[in-house]
Amino acid sequence: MDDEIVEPGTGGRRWVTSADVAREAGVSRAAVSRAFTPGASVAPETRRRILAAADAVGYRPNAIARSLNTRRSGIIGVVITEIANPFYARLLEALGIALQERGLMPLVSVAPDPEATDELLVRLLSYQVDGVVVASATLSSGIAARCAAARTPIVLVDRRAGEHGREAALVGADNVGGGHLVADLLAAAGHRRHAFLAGIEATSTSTERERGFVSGLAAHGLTLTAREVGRFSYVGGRDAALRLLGRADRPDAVFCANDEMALGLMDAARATFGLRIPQDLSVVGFDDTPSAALASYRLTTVAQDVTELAEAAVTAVQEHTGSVAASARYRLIPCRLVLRESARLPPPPASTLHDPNAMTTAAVPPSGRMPAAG
Amino acid sequence: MDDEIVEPGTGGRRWVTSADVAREAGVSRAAVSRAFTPGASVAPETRRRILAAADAVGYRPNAIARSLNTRRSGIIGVVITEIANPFYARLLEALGIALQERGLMPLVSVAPDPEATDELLVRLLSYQVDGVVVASATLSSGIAARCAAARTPIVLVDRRAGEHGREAALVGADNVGGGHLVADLLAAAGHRRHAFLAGIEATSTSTERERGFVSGLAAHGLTLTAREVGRFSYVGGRDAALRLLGRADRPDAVFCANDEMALGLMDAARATFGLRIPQDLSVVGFDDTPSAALASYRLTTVAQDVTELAEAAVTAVQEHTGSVAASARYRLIPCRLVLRESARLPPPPASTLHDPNAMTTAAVPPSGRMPAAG
DNA sequence: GTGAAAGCGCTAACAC
DNA sequence: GTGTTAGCGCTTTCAC
Repeated sequence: MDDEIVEPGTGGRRWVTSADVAREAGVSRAAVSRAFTPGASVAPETRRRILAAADAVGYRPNAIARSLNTRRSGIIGVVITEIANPFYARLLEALGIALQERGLMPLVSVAPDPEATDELLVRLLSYQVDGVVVASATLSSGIAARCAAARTPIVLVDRRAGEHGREAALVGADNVGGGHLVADLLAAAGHRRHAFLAGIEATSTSTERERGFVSGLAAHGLTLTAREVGRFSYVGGRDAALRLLGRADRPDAVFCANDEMALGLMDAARATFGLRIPQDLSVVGFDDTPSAALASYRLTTVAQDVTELAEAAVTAVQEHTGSVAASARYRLIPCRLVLRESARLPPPPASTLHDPNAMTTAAVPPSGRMPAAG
Repeated sequence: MDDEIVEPGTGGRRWVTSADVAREAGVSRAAVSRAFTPGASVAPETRRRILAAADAVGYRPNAIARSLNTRRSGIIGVVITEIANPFYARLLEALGIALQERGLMPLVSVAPDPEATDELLVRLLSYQVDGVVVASATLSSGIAARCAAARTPIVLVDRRAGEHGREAALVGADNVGGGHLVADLLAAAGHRRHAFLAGIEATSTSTERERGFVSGLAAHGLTLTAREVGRFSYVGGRDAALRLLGRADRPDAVFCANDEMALGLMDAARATFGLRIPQDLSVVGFDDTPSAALASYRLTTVAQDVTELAEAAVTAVQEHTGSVAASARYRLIPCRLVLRESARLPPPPASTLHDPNAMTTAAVPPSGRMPAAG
């Protein structure tokens, strides 16, 4: 095993190449290539010798060069906004892990604003990504067509495709089912005046959660007493609380389209209206953000299984690699209820539904519906 | 402008190549290349014609092929753990934006555990990344040497280099200075019995914050009354509170190495000991996590400027690209105090230091020290 | 300012 | 099984 092969003295950034290994092991460069290709036909002995030589000279195959002629880069583009939002942070982490398990790497694009998505997507495509996962942004027509032309599969997570984005696969949490769950819980607990706090009107997450909630209430012969918009933010929730809880027919239960608004609403309910939660008011959120578990809030909420969401997304990209994928395929991940103390519980008819220490969860089957276009 | 050039009918994933554009524009492939290279010499008129042709056939340069002979991929590897931790989430977001602004893309590696870093780094290197930013993991000797051999600059964010990692550049928040700030605040507020709640002992973040705090107290003639370890977690903080606040000489001020522990401690202080904050106990955290701002906590804390941290990291990678970078360089980003209501304020000698609505901040100059090795 | 030719490091046919 | 020969799509001397 020689040692001083790596650097030729001068500062020229010279890489150890397969030719070096070939020379060292006394084989051809093709043999070296095969030794590093899982399913290739090499004599076990040769392979061993090659790997040893590679190790000696410090060789690692150049993934860039490799992908130039395999036409598979092993890179998956990930477009994401607001990583600071805990939900997207967890999603990104799960995506990263799911990809790595499959030998892929995420090339991530942080979208400063939703409109920038197209531009970012184009840049990703120039890196010959094997597929793209888009979280938190809608897809324009042009880019979808472009991906289709490049035979690059694209998966939207927790979004509906835009008008023209029929080419994309869709993976999302069952927001409708989640809203339904909440309706069942609140109705069973005997609440009469239900309110919904929407996030941003245009988003599918907010509208779907509302749809599930309203239809769930209807199933119990109930309707919505009030409705406000909180733009998915803490302050939005706090402000909405002022309007919502100041009404003559004050709601006794509020379902918020996400946790952040729910926290704002809880704070305002206590500070401004002196309400006790859940005695005077039940509050339910969506997402199961870390803050929701804090002792001062103990927010009952709907959790999305981020890991499963990520797995499904990655599986979808892989499945569509190479295949035609003419029609939009979609996959719904069920949500589950996380029971804490911010919402009253139904009277226990049979047994104890409620574990005060950890959290009790109930699964919900996917509602099975998911429109392909908004 | 012809139209149907893109797909040759069969499903063969054929890319639009520079040759197509060359043909379309009646020039050579070299000319096309130059038209897409910022500083190249092309006649303005030719370039215009080429760009138009490219647009017509839907051409974008293949970044992979390009980097094969420029030896610059435009990709920066980012190794990061626990994205779910809000601090790292914000850091990653800031890094992504900073990189994009400079025309670079982050290839991210999510480290399941700190030990996995080396393996991930090797994979990143095989993608010919132009540099690596490592957040939240220590660096082994082997990999540092490998990076050095490959002339790949590596920057550690908020970490100290391991024993052998002298090749890495270091960028970090001024944890020592941050601890110092807290000591000044608490001392000025008249507290007498100070406690420190450490995170994980082995981490530089925890030890540096402690060091700054202790030396800051010393400057006021004070010493630490008590000290506990909370492993950076909410439960850890809660448990530590039981030990810390049950003492005969109960501390009247606690500085926690991060916010999460501070929240746990606050909850336990109120629920278990019936303490009022800040009347009976002042609590200060570190990080300025979103939860810290919630009405129930209003945690006074030390904020790191994540954006600046990211900018510095990216700048460092770029600077070291191609240069020798034999000695470890480091850069400290100052922290600032975010005053809320969880800690008593010093009696206002001159004017109002405290804005109850938003938050008042005070800058601190970097302490100027940062050991290269732990 | 532009084109021709020679690679970047690797893998994929095809012979042997 | 293994070596030889062509490229992948691009940039880059080097002539002109």
